[in-house]
Amino acid sequence: MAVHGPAMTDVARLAGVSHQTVSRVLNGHPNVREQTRLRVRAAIAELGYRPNGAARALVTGRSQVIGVVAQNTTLYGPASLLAALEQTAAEEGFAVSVGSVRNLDHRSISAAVERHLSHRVAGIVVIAPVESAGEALERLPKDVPLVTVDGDPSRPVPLVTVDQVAGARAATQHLLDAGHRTVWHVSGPTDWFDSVGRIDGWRQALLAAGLDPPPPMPGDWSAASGYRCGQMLARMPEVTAVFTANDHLALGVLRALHEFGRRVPHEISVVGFDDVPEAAYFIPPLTTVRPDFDAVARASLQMLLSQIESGTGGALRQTIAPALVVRESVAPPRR
Amino acid sequence: MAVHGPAMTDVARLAGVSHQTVSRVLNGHPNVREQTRLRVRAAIAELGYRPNGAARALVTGRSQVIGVVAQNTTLYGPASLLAALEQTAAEEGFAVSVGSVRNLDHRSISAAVERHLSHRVAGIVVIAPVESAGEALERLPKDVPLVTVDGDPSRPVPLVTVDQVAGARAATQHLLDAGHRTVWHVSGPTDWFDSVGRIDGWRQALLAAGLDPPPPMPGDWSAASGYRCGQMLARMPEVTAVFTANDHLALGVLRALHEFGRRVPHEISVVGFDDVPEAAYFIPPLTTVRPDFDAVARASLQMLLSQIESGTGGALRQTIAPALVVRESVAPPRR
DNA sequence: CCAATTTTTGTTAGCGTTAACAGAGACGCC
DNA sequence: GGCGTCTCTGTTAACGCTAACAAAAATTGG
Repeated sequence: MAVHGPAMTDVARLAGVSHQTVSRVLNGHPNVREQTRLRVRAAIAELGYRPNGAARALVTGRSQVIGVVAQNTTLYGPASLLAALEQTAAEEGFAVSVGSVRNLDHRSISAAVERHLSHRVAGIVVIAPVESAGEALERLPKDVPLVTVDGDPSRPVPLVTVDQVAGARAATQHLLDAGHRTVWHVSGPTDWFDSVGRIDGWRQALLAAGLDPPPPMPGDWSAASGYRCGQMLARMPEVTAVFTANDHLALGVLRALHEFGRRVPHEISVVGFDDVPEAAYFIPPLTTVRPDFDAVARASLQMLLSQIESGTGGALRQTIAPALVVRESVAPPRR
Repeated sequence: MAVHGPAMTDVARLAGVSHQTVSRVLNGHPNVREQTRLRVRAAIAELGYRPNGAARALVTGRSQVIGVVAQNTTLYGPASLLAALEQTAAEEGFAVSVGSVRNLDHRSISAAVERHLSHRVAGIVVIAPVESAGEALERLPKDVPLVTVDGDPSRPVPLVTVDQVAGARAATQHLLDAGHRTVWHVSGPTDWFDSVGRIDGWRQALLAAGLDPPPPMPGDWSAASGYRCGQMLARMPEVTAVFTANDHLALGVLRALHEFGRRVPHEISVVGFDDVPEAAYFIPPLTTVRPDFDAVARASLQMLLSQIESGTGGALRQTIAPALVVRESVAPPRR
């Protein structure tokens, strides 16, 4: 096996030029006669020649590959982000290499980054939603283009984030506007920046309305933990409105409320976050907040590409505003 | 920027050996004196040396990268598979490069494969659940290790599949065992092998029980299409049991039945397929079929690796049996 | 203890590409 | 018409690694 395909010299011989001219044609160098260019193109097509990325990477020092480090690509958010990233990268002629990681601790992150580095990726996107990830990033070689997504806002690293605070504020305000006296919150794990931001936004909206935020109930993004929180919420007669940190938590809450015979939205209103494709088919259809993953992917890739091209490692940051999606899980409180 | 890291010769100089000895240590060659090995290791550590994958790929003709071609990595199945694949590959020292594809037609698939090929990946895993993908695969260079997942069983290509037929049969039989006189089916898109297999299994179970299968209702995997089918089902008084081709379809059906006031499982029983993490928190908790994505990933990677190592392109195939997960969405029919 | 082996190390030559420079025509200008 | 200036093309030398061979050192057997 391994009948290696034709190389540049083979194309050159067939076209009657030097391999360097072939290289020029391939890289769109301006100073090539039109006629020559066509001959070379024809030879490339005839031989089915495909440039060798490894050789190119060796000589230029970087490949056309972007490394992505993410924790759990099964979760809806990361999966969507990854898909969008891949799509965008493909359009720019880049491949995406995933390095998923079980835990977001120093060691795991560093290992994943190392793996990417040894393949000489052109740049790295780290989906780093927790504290410990930021620390691992600080020790990274400074000369590799890097963008973090949903990372630590307080670190001087190029960063793209969904505006969690604004999203949570909108969700909470929506419940307040419906007439609720206060809003309870089922949060994500508190070491995630996403969670912190969403808690913040929720609290801000409450405070702005002159309300005293009740204690947030911590979940772990899963429907299971949402269910547990929902069981508690269902037993508290004063609860009329709940904002959950994501849609899966909301699903669990919905199910618990249903079991306790508390009707949504008539007795209790619920708002989620993420707008998973199924949210419109929950019982009842879930009002939620939709982050624009495509926009996040586009922004981060653009940021990365500009670093790769310019060579400068700017510490830009960009925030993507999410949108409230109103469905049927919110109603005015009964009086 | 681009302060290139140390190369093998730098390590060699520091350790007082030739670069080739460093190479031997790195590749675990047996004939190196223990003392030398340690000196080299120390030098590697001191310099923070990292081997250059591109150079290695250039000289050996293949990289430590596996290319994965998949359609929609946002769907639960493909996403889980991809994550599992990545995990397994990492354990074997391979990176995974994703090439997702909007449509599974010849052109898109070929383009994705081409991209992988030009990066000289060591092998390719194609998650090819539809007909047209199989055709694109036939024209591939024969010398590149290849494994298809959930692809066309009738093609002579190494293949790993979930046993869709057995899973669907188990689901249908479970409903029959509960006492239902027949079972309706909301299917996936009929150009997916997964769908075909699940339809087959459902039909087999019915036929084996001496029953005449009603016409399957075609969906597209989404909750939205499940909802539409559910609306029809809800209007048909004779329907007491439904098997849906995946859990999201089931969610849509559940919601439609709920809207029409038809209670699950008291009036109608529902079984899904996939066991998404949320299925246990549907209303009611969904009985479903769980494919073992980890096992699929492990099997396909192992198959690929053995091709890479041996150089022979065997046309093996392996089938992973799924498991029925019983929850609360099934009950005997009312009489 | 010397020749024959085996183990360990070094030397050289690519892999396929791009970068840097050099050469060959074509063209315009004084 | 000669000379500088373009435009186009070719030559050579890396990039960092492994494979193949060659040499040196250590080990064995009689």
